[in-house]
Order: sequence, then structure tokens, then C-alpha cells
Amino acid sequence: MLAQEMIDAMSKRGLRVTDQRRTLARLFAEAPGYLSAKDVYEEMGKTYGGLSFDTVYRNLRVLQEMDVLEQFVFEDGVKFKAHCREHGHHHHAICLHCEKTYAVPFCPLDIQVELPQGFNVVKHKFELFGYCEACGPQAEAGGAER
Amino acid sequence: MLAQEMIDAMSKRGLRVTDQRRTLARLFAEAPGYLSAKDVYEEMGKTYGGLSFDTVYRNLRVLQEMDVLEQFVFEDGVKFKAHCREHGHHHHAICLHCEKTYAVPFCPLDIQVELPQGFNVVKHKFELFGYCEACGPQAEAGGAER
DNA sequence: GTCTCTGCAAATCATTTGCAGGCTG
DNA sequence: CAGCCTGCAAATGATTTGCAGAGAC
Repeated sequence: MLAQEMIDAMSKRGLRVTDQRRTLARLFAEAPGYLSAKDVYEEMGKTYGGLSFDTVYRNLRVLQEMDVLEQFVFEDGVKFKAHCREHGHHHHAICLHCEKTYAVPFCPLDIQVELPQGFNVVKHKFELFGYCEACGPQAEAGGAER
Repeated sequence: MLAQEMIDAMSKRGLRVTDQRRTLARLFAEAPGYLSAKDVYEEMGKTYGGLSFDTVYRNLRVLQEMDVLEQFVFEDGVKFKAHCREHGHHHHAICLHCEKTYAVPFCPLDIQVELPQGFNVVKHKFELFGYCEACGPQAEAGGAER
């Protein structure tokens, strides 16, 4: 999602477009992968002095609530990325090195999965973790999810 | 897993078998689903006075490190349950009402999933959330994973 | 008796909230 | 100008750690 689209989305819902939010939008528009609150704080701090942590949290939450950002609970904490533009139901392959996500159009539930007797599925998760083509070569050893 | 098995596992690795750990083992052996650190603290407090939170955390961590307990990161926090005895690779269907887990023998990766170009899968998650047969009827409305 | 385990209290760490002044529309 | 947004500081909640005494083997 482009920074401008995010800003428009905020503006459309009556939110103020501040310097911070502009910077935040740009940051996520350019980020290759997920960012934690701390990542955002540190990144924004570079181009934007006198920033406070709570404002970062507040904005992340606001943007997530209006579906501009996607939140993902990793084992080592919560991270965010711009909402993916992919349409239709899909899942993700997440690179453990660059944390970039790739769409996986396949959904396990589209085929007949043998469920427990009488189990009524409401929601599901299907995620692949590994190394993408670009990171594969140099990511031999290191880079765990945590 | 039976309480006695858990206790034996601890004993075998040179850990002391204390009242607390016995109680903890019994608790997990009987628990139908996942328990958070707080759940454990509250449950154990009932049958075991003068208990401290940090000891609960310590024991949960120790038991998890020796694969007696399984840790699961829910969106509303970390929870534990006795390691499932199911053999072979499998996934889980988790009831949002009772939090009991059911084995799902199917694995999406066993069939040809179309992966992103050059993506090398290291790890994957596949989980179903919903209501089990027992909870289905009365769980109409409420009980989200949060 | 030795070494691990426990409770207590204090330290972290991530996240949230109250408040008064600053900036956007 | 009114109301939302921000920084500051303090509150909160979850988890960890240091320490000295209690209990397991």
C-alpha cells in the first residue's frame, strides 16, 4: 500500500494528518517486512526528533483498527506491516530473514480435511516460515524466528 | 499425559519432586485445555496455600523446556497444556470455548502447495479454531479467542 | 549435608492511560 | 477556535531475577 493511500484513508475517516502519521505511513510503505513497535520508534526517531513511544503505540493501534496495518503475533512479540493488497482469501509465507511476506493462494480448508467429529471451524491459520529466494543463499545458518 | 509420567520425567532429569510440582503435574494432567500462568496460579492456590507467582513461572518454563508442557502463543497471551501424546506429524483444532485441542492428522504440506518462487520452507503452522462437538450447542454467540 | 526449590521483593519490559499544551482542519 | 494529537510521566500487567531460608535426596 502506498503512503499516500494510507494517509488518504486516515483523512477520510476524520483523523488528523500529522507529521508523525505521514512519516509512519512512509515508513510502512517502504518497509520490506514486519516492524515491531520498537522498530518503528527507532526508525522514526532517525528522521523525526522528539518522538515518544506511546504515540507510536497509539498510532499503530489506530492504523490497525482501521485496517491500514496488519498485526501479527510472532513468538517474540507483536509486529506490524502495511495491509496486503492481495485480494481474495489467501495465506502467507514469511521469510525468517527479511520478514517479507509472500501470498500463498492455497487454503487447506478448500480440500476435504478430516476434522474432529462435530468440530465447527470458525477461523484458521496457515503460515509458512522459511527463507525466500533473495535471502535463501546467505541465510544458511542464522536467523530464527525468535 | 498422566501426572505420574510428568513427575517421573522430572525425577529422571535430576529435578526435585516437590509438592508444588506434584500439584502442577496433577493440574495439567486433569486440565481439559490450555492454562495461562494466571490460571495455574489461581488453580494451584486453591489446593495449595502460600504460593508465589514466580515459582509458577519458573516451573512452567522448566517443564516446557523439558517437553513436558507445550506452550502456545494465543493472541491474548501465552498458555500451556500437557504435551500431546499423539505420534507423528499432525496439527490441531482448538476449541474456542473449552480450549481443548484435537489432533488433525492432515498436513497441508503433504500435498503440492504452490509456493512463492524459490521459497524454502523451514517451519509451518496450521491451526483450526472453532467449537468442538461438546461445546458447539451452547457456544452459539460468545467466546472469541480475542 | 548439599544442592535445588521456594517465597519475597524488586527489577524489567511491553503497553496503556491521564493530563495539559500544541497543531490540524 | 474546537477537538484531535503529542510528549511526559506515571500506571499497569506479564515475566524475570537476586537473595536467603526450606525442603528433597
